[in-house]
Amino acid sequence: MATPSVTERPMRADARRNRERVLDAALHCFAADGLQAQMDDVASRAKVGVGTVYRHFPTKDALIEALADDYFARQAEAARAALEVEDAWEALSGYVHRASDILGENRALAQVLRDRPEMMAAAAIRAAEELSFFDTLTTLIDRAQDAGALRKDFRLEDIPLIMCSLGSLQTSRGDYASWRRQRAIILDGLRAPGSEPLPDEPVPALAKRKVSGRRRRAG
Amino acid sequence: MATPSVTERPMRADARRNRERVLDAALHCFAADGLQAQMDDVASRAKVGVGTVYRHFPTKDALIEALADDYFARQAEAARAALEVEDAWEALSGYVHRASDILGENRALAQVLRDRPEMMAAAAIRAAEELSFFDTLTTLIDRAQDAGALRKDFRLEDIPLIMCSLGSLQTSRGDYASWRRQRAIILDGLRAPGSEPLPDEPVPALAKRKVSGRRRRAG
DNA sequence: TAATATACGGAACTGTGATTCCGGTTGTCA
DNA sequence: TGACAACCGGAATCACAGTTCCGTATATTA
Repeated sequence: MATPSVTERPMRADARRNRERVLDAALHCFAADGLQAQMDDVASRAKVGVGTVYRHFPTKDALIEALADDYFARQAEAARAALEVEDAWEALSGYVHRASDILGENRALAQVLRDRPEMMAAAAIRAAEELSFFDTLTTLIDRAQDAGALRKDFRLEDIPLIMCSLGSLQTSRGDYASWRRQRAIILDGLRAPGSEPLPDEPVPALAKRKVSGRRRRAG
Repeated sequence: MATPSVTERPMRADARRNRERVLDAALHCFAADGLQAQMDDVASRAKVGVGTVYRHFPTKDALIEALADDYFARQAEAARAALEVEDAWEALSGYVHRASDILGENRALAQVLRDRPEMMAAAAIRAAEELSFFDTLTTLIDRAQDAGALRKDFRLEDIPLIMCSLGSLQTSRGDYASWRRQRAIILDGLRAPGSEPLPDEPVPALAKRKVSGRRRRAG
């Protein structure tokens, strides 16, 4: 992860401030120009030299990765918040809404999701391990299915598919801007019992690492 | 368009052959490496010098554009074939199936759709003008809605959204490979009456040019 | 306030990949 | 078959970013 461990001496105040500036600038630049926005642009938007950018993030990829980690922290938070919602369908669909809104708020992330899916996947796994992100989602899904509000053949691995497809629509500022329509269609598709079962393709397990066994069921 | 008008003298035989080779090679290379595949790679795969590639396609974009045009020719054909199907829902959903299969067959096109949506949009418009592609789709949609098999708030502009979102899933060879599940979900979502109406966002008209008025209704 | 470890800026360097150029080939037509 | 326009190959060119480097500036701490 990007943040230094507690054993290290804290960053100098200006360094900490600049780090934030850079992250912010990156969000803006990538949102505006896609991932091909240049490091020089990020630097100048942050009112900082390129050297400073590279001090904090040794490569462009590292910078992008940092954004991805921030993003999944917010995702995990949204998922956890959804657990509080009483109605099981409202909880799950509410999460999907919130999650895609988060994505839509900074187009930069949608760009990352589109252009660097592997990187996002890696970040998602980190979030799963550190914030039990997947566990939370699984709970939401189980609850909705138990309540009969979500088709039975839906599974955890479908979530990234949904996010990916919505994200790809969000990246273009023009014609495909009405990704919300697509979201509504998909949500209705989830609710449907399914005209026929979803194709059961061999999906690589979402978390290739330790799939922590504990799975807290909500009452 | 890429093909010379009939008034010009026909291409020399070797030139015509090489043109095909290059197009083929491009399909392979872009499918394998994405649009960042290099012109040199395309050339050597086509067993041809780079110069030859550039003779036929003055820029890399022009090459990609040619692929896009071929693609929409196939799309238009699929749409027309769907008109033959008796059942209105089968016709439309069959088209969506076929259309996304075509996209899936050459990942290269999915890459273009993902990385150059504007280019695809332009190609689609050309197909609309020359092959009345949109008219055909409109017919399919109208029929399905008249038959009560397709939600009323669906509209022509949603088709590219669907193709885009499926295409973006098809581009990654790994985790998101199960785009067919997503397709099934979406189709069920189309069939549904809709838990609530689709958000009616201001969508830029699909064909900014002359929206040819004729709209042949099928019996 | 002096000493020093950190951090900063931005010119210069580099690798990559698109595009150009031109001497040599080869279909095509009389 | 000969002449020539059209075509071919691929080394060389050019431009664009990512990354490095190092002299200078500044928090921090004693």
